[in-house]
Amino acid sequence: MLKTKNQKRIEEVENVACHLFANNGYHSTSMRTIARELNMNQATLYHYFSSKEDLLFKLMDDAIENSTNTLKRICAADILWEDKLKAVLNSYTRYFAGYKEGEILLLNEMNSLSEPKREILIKKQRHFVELFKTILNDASADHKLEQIHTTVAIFAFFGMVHYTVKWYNKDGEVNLEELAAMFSKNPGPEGQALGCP
Amino acid sequence: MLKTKNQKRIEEVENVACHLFANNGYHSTSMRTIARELNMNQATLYHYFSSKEDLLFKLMDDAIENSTNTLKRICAADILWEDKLKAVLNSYTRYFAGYKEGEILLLNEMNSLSEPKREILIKKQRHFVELFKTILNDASADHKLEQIHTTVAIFAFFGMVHYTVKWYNKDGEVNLEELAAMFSKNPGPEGQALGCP
DNA sequence: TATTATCAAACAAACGTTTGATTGAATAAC
DNA sequence: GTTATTCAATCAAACGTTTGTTTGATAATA
Repeated sequence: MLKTKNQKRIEEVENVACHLFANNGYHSTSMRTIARELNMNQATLYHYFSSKEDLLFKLMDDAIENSTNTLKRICAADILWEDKLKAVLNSYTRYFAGYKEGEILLLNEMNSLSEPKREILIKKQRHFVELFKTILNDASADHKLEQIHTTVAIFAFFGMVHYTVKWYNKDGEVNLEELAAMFSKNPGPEGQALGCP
Repeated sequence: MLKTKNQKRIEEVENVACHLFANNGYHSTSMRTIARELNMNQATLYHYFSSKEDLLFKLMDDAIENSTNTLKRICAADILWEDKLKAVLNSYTRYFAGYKEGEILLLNEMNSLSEPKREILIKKQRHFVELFKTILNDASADHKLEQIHTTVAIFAFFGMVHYTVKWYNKDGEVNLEELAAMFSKNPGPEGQALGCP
């Protein structure tokens, strides 16, 4: 699969734009800034992307497609739901805390998109959540998770994981494996109340 | 404590600006939009706030001061750490999920501030986290929480709570009391693995 | 009268985007 | 093998808007 020069250039633009959008925000990042970072004229950007919003959309769409495919693969695997749960919590935590900037865009910039595009991504996100729920439903059918509100459970998990981008440093004292374990491990004896990490 | 007409007007501006900033984003909300919403000329806004950024800063600063004061009161109370923990988790969850738009700004718009101001708020947020940690330290001294990484625990909780603004509907099937209970209750028997809600 | 509150109008700067021209490297014609 | 054609890639310059902000004047209030 050899990349054309065109595709390479597109990816260069995407990488730089994704980095800037994720770290400085979409509205605070101008096309001039992106072009300057690439040593390229701003007009040239419009040879590859028809608008700034199109560029953002492509980045966000790639990110959600990527996450969804990973989740699909786990759901389709022929393993126990316990292992599916463990796999998805683990992979998602690692994926996210490991700094996928596209996911940061999905988290921060949904409101920066105008209407036809935003609705498309929201639908894809809802689909992602539904996939996630199928695992918990398997668990429920196993009569082991009845007393838990699955919607709250899912979003509590997403919240914990998404927030890592605001504080977690993968080179700090807790590595990615440990973090994923903390987010997904079974709670122990009483007294470990707090946010259930 | 009678409010001058001046103070009243300032609060009107703050309420409208906070609502617009929180829901549409700081950069996407122009001074013209704020003025129009108030049936007021845009220039008049500068009679009350010296700049748009000053307006944002005041909103965010009020929010963090407010949260910190609540937390201080709980920390200073003469009760067991278990009850402190329960109180703070409960109040914070209720506070946040109940739609405090200033907190949304603290979550979303920190990068919209330029340097002297941002550092001030970041320091205050760090102070807030330190206060939170004192409770967990009391718990640790009680030899009941040793095996938990307190930093991870705190941010896991913040993550769960902050994320509620993206999905939680207080008029839905889970009310605020229940949600706060779910976020702060002791985990039960094995099998309730998942994100520990 | 002095101070506060409001306004219409304009300002310079920054924005996303378009235009029109110029290059480079292929492909086709001779 | 040279020349002509084509098309993708790039650029400087400018476009029309929108932005945050200022000015200078007017109305209201005290």
